[in-house]
Amino acid sequence: MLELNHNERIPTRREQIVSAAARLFAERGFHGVTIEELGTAVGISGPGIYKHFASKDAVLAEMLIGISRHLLDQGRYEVAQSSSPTEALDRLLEFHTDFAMTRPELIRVQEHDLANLSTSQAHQVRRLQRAYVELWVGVLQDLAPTLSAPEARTRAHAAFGLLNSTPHSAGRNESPDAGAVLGRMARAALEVTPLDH
Amino acid sequence: MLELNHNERIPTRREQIVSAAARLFAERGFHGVTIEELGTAVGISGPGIYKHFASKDAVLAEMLIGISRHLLDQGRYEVAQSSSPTEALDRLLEFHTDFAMTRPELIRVQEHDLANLSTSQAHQVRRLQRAYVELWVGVLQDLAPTLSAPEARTRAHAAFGLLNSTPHSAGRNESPDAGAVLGRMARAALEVTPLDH
DNA sequence: CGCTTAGGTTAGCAACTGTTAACCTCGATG
DNA sequence: CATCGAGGTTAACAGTTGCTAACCTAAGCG
Repeated sequence: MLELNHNERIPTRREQIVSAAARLFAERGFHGVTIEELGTAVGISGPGIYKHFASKDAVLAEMLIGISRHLLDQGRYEVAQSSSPTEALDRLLEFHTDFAMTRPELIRVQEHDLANLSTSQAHQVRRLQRAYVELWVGVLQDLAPTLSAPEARTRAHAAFGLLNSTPHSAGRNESPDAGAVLGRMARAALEVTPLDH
Repeated sequence: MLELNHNERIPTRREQIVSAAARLFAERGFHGVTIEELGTAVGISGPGIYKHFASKDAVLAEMLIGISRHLLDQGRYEVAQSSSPTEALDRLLEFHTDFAMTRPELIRVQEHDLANLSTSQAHQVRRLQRAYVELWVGVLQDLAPTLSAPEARTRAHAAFGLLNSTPHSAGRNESPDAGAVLGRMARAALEVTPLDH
């Protein structure tokens, strides 16, 4: 489970480490951050990390699996709470937009450092990600029955790319309502009529 | 200038190195690739790289500066060849889509490894990138005069995110006409009516 | 009160990696 | 034809980094 620090519950050391690692990995990449820096970032020094994680890779694994599991779980919940495909897409869009705008570091790390996972862990993350994509594909096909599954997949990925663009455009001279703008753009992009192949 | 290997001209060693580095950096990140691997990838071994580049960072610098300069130059050319804002946007969309679909490794590296450049080189790349964004911003504002510059910027970044989504969705079960789909989606997303702030 | 143990500390090793040095070779060239 | 430089080779070094070992300490607890 992903700890989003919602409640004012004081986070465990493990959680602090993952959180700091997300910020650092997003800035400099997995290999660009040393265990020493990671320790310092949470107020302990260097090898103290190994009291909480078996290895540096284990920190990354926990983070990436946590992110993709959170997206899938919450995405499923949003769809389940909906009473129509239109509402389902609305909720998915709002949820994903909110996540991307709230935790851009997590988006960056997931886009970036999947390659630094062991093959079995990478496989696990990819399975979760694929399930999340298929969740969107299902909703898109409910909404437009003539839409082929491959095109729906391309569309879902395109929507993620669009919504996940905030981490890249970290600059200050951007729209204050970026979230609303992105939501409207994504909806318009997804509502384009299908190609007939 | 970026060598896109258009003509059947046999590429320089330098060009081979940058090209191989693009592929490797895209897969494993800058720090995830050793000089030894890079040498092997072009058929020479290890430190032979230093006959062509002063350092590992220099390879990355040449690549990233080349990419962003190419985007800016060609983007300007496309706009200059256009006789209307509509045509300008069309040409920009097609050019960018084509680039993203043809050279996904370059997209990945530019998104990923800008942080591994020296500050002055990073500054240079960012300046070129900003100019490219402003090129799009100008076209978008010509097309919709009520559009504020910040919102136009957000839109341009969103369009890039959408068009650049192919490198992330490398999977095989995607639309065969992905380029056309992405182009249509981007156009629809950009044509959404502006928010009034 | 004494024992355990979770969670720190520092010292240090072993492996890796960017870079340099010293040397070789061979095609072009004056 | 002698020379020279471009482009390659291998050996080796110095710095870094993930991780382990050995040790400390204080809070919880039977």
